[in-house]
Amino acid sequence: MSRKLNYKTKWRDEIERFFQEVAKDHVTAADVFEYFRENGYTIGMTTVYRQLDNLVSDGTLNKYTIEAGSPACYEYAGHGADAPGCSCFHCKCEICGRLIHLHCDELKMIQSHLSEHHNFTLNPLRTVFYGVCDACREARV
Amino acid sequence: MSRKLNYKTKWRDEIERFFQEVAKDHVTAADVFEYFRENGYTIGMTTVYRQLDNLVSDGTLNKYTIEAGSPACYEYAGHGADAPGCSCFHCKCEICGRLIHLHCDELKMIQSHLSEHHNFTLNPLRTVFYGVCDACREARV
DNA sequence: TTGCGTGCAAAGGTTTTGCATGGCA
DNA sequence: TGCCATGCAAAACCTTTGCACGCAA
Repeated sequence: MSRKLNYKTKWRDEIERFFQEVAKDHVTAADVFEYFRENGYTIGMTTVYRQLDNLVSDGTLNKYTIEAGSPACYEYAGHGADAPGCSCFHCKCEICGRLIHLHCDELKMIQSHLSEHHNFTLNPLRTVFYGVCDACREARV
Repeated sequence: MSRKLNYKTKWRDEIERFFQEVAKDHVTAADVFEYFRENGYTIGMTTVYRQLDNLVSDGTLNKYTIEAGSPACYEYAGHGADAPGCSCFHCKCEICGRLIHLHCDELKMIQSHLSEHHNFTLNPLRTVFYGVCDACREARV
């Protein structure tokens, strides 16, 4: 397990602070880039991607693949105990595109079931449920 | 609901046949393209994408987003009763990349739970579970 | 001093769009 | 006839890589 050492630099701190204090739930690399550019900082897209990768490796951020061809989304996970998104499942509406957060302990039974019966360790931080949300289901009747 | 009429053309039939008779579980647009090119046909990437879209709209194929930046995967779903993939869940190992098919009725409780408690109609054909498969879990100890 | 971090430019891979031509209904 | 399908080329889009320079340890 030779994990690369990540230096503690300006951008690492700034991006982590952005996720802690400023960012809404789901943020793309482009969002991060624009935020700093609009506030007068000169940051490169390359740096954004590389630091996001670092923060994901750390466990500081979670990365979600919402849709192929669409940008990846990142979310603050915190360090250990203060992690707000640790038990959070995500539902994506295929019709309106809305992304719903589910903080539901019952869904953890999915993890248990997959683990016990299928030897599969589910990663809820990367798994997105696709379907139709309540509003769109009613509208479609 | 003004769905576009899809003509019944050579490529529509050929691609559907390919999925029925030739294709393995998961196929990318590039796979389809290469198959026909290697067999001496002149097909365009554009046509592949457009017909795949049509077939997905029909419900003939299912489309999976395995990973952002990677090509989307398609799978034959069949028409109505003879649909082989209808109750099929997918697990993707984050380490080795293996894609696992689960034909498990117990997992349908997830759908019930989401539907009853969260007003969310899960689409198992588009949802991919991320995690770690048995082989990789053991190897990582 | 060493080696990662940074920014720019360029490349890579997937998917979409414009346009003229051809085929289905 | 009218509209969709097709193929090529080009563009759009997200992400990664090469390179030279700067900065942390």
